[in-house]
Amino acid sequence: MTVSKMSDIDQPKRVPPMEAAPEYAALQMGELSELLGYSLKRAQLKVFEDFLRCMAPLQLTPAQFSVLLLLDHNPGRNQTEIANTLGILRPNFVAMLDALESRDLLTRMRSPNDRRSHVLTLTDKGGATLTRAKKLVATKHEARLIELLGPANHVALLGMLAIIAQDF
Amino acid sequence: MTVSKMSDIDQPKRVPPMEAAPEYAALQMGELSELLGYSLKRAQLKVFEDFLRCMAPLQLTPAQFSVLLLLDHNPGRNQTEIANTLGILRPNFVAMLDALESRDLLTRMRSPNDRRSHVLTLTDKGGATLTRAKKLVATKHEARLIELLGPANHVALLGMLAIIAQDF
DNA sequence: TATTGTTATACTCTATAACTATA
DNA sequence: TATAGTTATAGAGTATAACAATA
Repeated sequence: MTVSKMSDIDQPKRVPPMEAAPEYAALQMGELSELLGYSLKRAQLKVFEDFLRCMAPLQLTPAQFSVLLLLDHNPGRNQTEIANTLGILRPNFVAMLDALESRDLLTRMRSPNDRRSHVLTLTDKGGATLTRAKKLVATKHEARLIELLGPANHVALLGMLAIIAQDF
Repeated sequence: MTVSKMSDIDQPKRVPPMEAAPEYAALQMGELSELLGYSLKRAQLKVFEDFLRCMAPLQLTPAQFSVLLLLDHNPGRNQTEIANTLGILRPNFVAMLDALESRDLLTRMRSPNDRRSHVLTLTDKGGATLTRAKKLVATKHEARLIELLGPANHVALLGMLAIIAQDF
């Protein structure tokens, strides 16, 4: 960031490129603008990007956050149940839990009822981290989204996305 | 699919699990239902899945379709311009173009003006494929989405996603 | 025999550095 | 020197098969 004193003479400043201006004319998007999948993908990338920025102090990805949240609301569940609910395949869930467990955010315990399965539980640190994470998401991340769209549109958007996710 | 004759006696049929029913009670989603990024991701996966199904006869992915569409609307552009517009990194664009070119859907030609750059052009086969693809998308894919949401909601959804993709 | 967690593996996407040929 | 296309490579994310322990 360049800082200049108020007394400096005016610079012959050209139009400042706001965000990495290309040297060529913008392309025609054609039917792409009306293609829901395209906008959906682009919007999702932006939202995840912002989520990661807001969550940087806690170093949690969207997927990791969703696991902690689900554990908090569903104590006593095993790996298969949590993974299935989040659309994560069991083999891929193993390394993810290894990472969270090594950070002391959750524990795996053999179930006394069925010694094949692991009961997943948030640790105290995991609970505290989740609390801080939810606060960051609400105040930094979602607040900005609601401001951008307006509260009514935000709710409508959530509703439509839920319909697509469930019924399409 | 099991076929039984009309004259067969009634089977003691249990409740048929509609879509891969889990053996355990559904989990509490907690704040996840209100998290835009989560619904966005889930909806995007569903929409891409359906896109691939509808496009199966033409064997085009969403990304490949977007390239063909952009070439059709922006003749004479080079790889960097197309890739940048679609958010594809130039190194990753190479293999993608190799695949489309080997299927004779587009051509790379050295530009006479600047012999470093390749002008990308749809072949006749590429144009015909794009036409068929657009028809499939409109009649099979988007038609179902519009039916699910209603035309007004569909337009509103597109608008909100565009706002997020651009301004968030 | 079936299921839970796990390992191994592979394939796609994405991201960065560096080369070449041109400018 | 800078840019366009390319190569090589590494890291996520995602997918399937198969094994050990347990039911």
